[in-house]
Amino acid sequence: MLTERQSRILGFIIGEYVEHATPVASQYIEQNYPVGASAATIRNEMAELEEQGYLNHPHTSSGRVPTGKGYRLYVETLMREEEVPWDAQQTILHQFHQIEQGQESWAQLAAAVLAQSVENAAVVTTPRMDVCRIKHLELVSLHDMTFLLVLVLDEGRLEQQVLSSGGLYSQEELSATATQLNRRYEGKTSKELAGDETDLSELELLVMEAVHSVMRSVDEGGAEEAHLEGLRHVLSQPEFSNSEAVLGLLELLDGQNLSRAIPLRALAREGVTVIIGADSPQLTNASEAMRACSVIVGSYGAPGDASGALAVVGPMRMRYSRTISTVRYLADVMSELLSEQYEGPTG
Amino acid sequence: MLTERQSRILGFIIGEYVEHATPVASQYIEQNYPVGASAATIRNEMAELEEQGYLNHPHTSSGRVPTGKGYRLYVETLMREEEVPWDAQQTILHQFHQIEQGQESWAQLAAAVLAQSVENAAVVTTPRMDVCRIKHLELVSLHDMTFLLVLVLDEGRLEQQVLSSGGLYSQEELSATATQLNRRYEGKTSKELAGDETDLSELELLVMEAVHSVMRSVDEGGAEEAHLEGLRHVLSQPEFSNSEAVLGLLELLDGQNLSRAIPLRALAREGVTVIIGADSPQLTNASEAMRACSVIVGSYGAPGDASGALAVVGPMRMRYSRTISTVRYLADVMSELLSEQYEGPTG
DNA sequence: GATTAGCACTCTCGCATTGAGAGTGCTAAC
DNA sequence: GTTAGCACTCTCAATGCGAGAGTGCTAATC
Repeated sequence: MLTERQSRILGFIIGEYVEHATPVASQYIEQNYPVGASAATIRNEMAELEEQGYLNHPHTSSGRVPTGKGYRLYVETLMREEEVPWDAQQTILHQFHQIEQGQESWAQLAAAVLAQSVENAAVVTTPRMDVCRIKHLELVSLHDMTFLLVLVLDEGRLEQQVLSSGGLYSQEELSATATQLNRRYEGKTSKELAGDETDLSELELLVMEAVHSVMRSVDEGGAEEAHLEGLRHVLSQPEFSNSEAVLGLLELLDGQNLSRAIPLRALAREGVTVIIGADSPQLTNASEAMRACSVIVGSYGAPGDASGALAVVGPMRMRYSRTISTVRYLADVMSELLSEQYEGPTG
Repeated sequence: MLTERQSRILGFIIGEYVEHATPVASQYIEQNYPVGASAATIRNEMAELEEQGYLNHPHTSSGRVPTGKGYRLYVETLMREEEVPWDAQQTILHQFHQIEQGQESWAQLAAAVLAQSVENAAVVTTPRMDVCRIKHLELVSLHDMTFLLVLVLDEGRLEQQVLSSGGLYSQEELSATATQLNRRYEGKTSKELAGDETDLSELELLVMEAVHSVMRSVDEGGAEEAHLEGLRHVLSQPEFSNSEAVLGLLELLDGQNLSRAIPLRALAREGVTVIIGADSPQLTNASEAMRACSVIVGSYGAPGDASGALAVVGPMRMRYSRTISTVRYLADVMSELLSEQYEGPTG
């Protein structure tokens, strides 16, 4: 257990280290923080904190650096969560209301806003239902024997697929078919579809097979898109000053690997979760490159209803207070926007 | 002007340097390439090549390194374009036919394939008409006073926008409205729309205003999406071994800046264009970080019809022959796929 | 006159050394 | 329990050195 003074010193050291990224010396603390004790005493306390695993020594004669355990204690008990400053709130709201068309770029935008706001990398997934339902489908003739299937799912998500038919159909025929299928299948889930595909024309069968396969892949999360922004913030931190580390992280987060490296959906739960270092069992495959990083995960939307996840990825040495509150704030903003859009402004 | 032997030596040096990224010595050339002259003679020729600006000296006593001018000569006259190896072709085709649904992820996939194939970064833009036309529109009720406008444009591109209406409309009313609007506006361009918006109901007006604004922004290229993949290949090259260079390039290409840094549409023309170093006037704003890079730009689709651009970004020290032929090959594959999908398999 | 062998010269790179500075750990006094 | 004082450790930057690589030049050769 830590004494009051030890806790305060740990807090000071973390604050100092987060800001300057350089090991913190006893003398420096004495001169810049109101500890009420001499450097020697602070040194003793530091030794004790190190004994208990909250601090570390790069080498014999250098200042102290917080460990993962140190950060965790800080986040869980020492830190007090600060409000998101009013002007930061305004900036976020402003940027958000710039674009409010469909969610094509919504998640992307959210990621960019978040990244800029906390000056770290941010990931935002598109909102998704646990099990999606057909809201509407439409068939649009493209040319000769090909046409486009447009599928609107219940959270307003769009899916499309180009189909080649065996025969030639006019737009009128396609529209009529679409109307019929809509009447029959609206509101159905992928599972409910499975048992209800008798008595269909050749065209209808072709369409419904495609619908089925699209919905399955959406259900499986294959269609979940995670947008990453602001990697540069993380990579310009001093912990990535050697380019090996840069490549490690880049390899991990760039491109397709993202969702494998950070299983956002699995991590997102009510409230905000903080993962410090690669300590969490969920991040085992992340390993190496993530060892010096922390992830702050939040979720938006309503559970059961459409929901998505948002996260900040940054070095372990991170302004947790600010970051956590920003994630929480943004999650609220996004939840609200989502419910406004899809449940009516009055709802 | 260069003699035959000088040209060959330049070619050897470039080949060597491209592969090993280390300055090339006269003795090495003598022992590994059929020049038919001694190291001393090769040294003399190298001095001459340097005089003329094709080679460079990192310092007095080190081998030679090609300059931008050297690479340009190589690409324009010395190099012979190699065929894309059969198995590489197969790999590309295979990967491409894995997914062939709409182009949501198409450009992304193409970028990934290209990046992997040439082991460099790749950018692919979504196909786009010079001036887009309405193919079809659809209205889907979401909740109470909001509904979704789904707009299918002529190259099969989908756009969506959430609208809030003044009043309450049923799905039937919305569908009827959509049918009417389709009849009236199908095939129209943004401009043609402008003069033809009289005599509309409140709902219709709301919809057509949204349609108009979406189409304008698509026309302006604001909606053009450029997908970047494989940055890691470039960044792991030795020219980016110091992390400053990494950050420079990352800042430039990551996120929103991409299309500003490389104005793909402006660069793409018939055939394949090679930009070596930041020598091209079009890349002036790219500057610094791109100075050590080359860009190979191609275009796919048909001019006048839907078309897009694809590009490879890599260090100046690049396997030009292979890269150029791969870009050309992929452009052909994509053009074909595009025409198959949207002009009918028989066309 | 072009080519080549030979050699001095230059510059890099890796390695060990050195000295200053920072910060701790320990001991003894308060 | 706290603190002053001091020796000790380790880093970091600068310096010097030797080996090695590769050139540039000169003089001999074909």
